[in-house]
Amino acid sequence: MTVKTRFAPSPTGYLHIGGARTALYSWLHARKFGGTFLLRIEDTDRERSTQASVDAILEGMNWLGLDYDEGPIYQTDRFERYKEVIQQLIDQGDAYYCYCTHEELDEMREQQRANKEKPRYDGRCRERTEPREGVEPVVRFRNPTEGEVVIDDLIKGKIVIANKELDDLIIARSDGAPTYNLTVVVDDLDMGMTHVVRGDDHINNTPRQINIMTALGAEPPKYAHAPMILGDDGKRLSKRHGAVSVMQYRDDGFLPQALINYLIRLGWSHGDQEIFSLEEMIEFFKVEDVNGAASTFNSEKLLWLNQQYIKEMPIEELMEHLQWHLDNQKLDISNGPDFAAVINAQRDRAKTLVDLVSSSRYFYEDFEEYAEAAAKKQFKTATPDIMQAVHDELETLPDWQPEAIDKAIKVTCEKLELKLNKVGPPLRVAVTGTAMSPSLDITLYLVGKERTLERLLKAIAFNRAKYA
RNA sequence: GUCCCCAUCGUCUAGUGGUUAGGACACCGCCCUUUCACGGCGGUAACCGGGGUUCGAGUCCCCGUGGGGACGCCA
Repeated sequence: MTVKTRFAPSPTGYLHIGGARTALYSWLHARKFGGTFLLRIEDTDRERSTQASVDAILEGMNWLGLDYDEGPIYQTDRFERYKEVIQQLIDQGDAYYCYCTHEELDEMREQQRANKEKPRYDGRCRERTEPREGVEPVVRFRNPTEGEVVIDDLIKGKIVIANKELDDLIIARSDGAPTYNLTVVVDDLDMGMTHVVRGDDHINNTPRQINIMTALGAEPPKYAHAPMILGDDGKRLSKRHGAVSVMQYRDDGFLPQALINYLIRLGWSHGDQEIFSLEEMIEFFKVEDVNGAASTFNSEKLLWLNQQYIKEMPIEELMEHLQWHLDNQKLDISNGPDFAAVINAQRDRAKTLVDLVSSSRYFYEDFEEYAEAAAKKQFKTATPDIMQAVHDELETLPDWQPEAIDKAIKVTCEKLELKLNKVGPPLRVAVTGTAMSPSLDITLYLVGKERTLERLLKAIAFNRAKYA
């Protein structure tokens, strides 16, 4: 049987890190076996579902490169089918109308809590034959009261839940709209899912869903419940922990490959390997190897991975990702050195794409001020004379090439009888405005002769004024 | 509260009865170095507790403890 998996988010927000990871696992499982990956939008809660959320989720999937073969399928387009199944369950006696009011249910739960019991529907409408006037009924599934449900979870192993722990869940609201546990069952069956990979917050729903499938005479798919991702306070990852939207990571300068790589290694491993190409992920990933324990999100490691990818990625590909940040930071690279050359010089020292762009600004634009700490540390009384000497030496260069620039700087040092560390650092601040840059010869070469000389004169004037 | 899941360095993990308990991030040294990085070398650091089973337990079982999840006319 061909493998078929799905990702089934409810469009009530953006695609978050946890969802992205289960989507990745599900996608990987399908890709590994040459199967089908389907995207289903679980929008039966019309109150909370929005088109904006659907768009955000699609954007996130697209950015991560998680492509789907079928869908997006919207559950709201399938209400007729759900109604058919609900009717079938009623007809065969596996579901019934319940006329309990919210007040009655609240009271019942309160009572149960007071008795230190698990709040659950007590089945009081199970044998009711007459409607209750003025109450639009819901439909409940008649869950078995005895026996147990066994899940052979691919990640968690064998899970056994007694039917007496379960109650008769609502499968249709009083307005006739189907609920989650019914729609999931119908869709997973109709769409031929072979494997359901989802968050382990759904473990408790699984026995209910299996019971409905059994009532429908169907064979349940295989389940793989992936653990949650926790924030650094040990609590489930949420907005409190900073960036949780996948797109926020794009905005913050992360490469999708780095995020994917981080996500796959969070809760899964292949020996000591840390960095995986997509091909390797598909080859090595086994859903059975996913760790059953929840793991804590660690942004330091993500940053490290991002740096590795920035460093190693083919330059053309890196440039494509950089374009968005160029636009976002409004850096115009038309008036200056070849951007690829700048990036090649800079990429070893950047942890994010945002850094990479912002730290490359001085190659294209003149700066108004020197970085305060750098100027304070490097600009001394002798600076104007030193800068003047460097300027004069550089000015004579017929050939503005790194080797020649390097030589000119060293010649200046000899003339002034100064060590390189007395000349280099202030020179860097004068030309870049900051204390960090690639090596000076490359930096000056890329900044260009005209700009370099101008900036040196500017630094001389600045320091003369300062020490006058 | 009830049910379910989980438990190796601070974090992500390797480990499938016999290991000096390995790797990665972070951290700390040293080296490289005109800056910041990259890189290289080295270091600190872990089997939640208690009972079993066994010649032998991080590994198997039980009980605690701790953490997470679920308990909706949400998904």
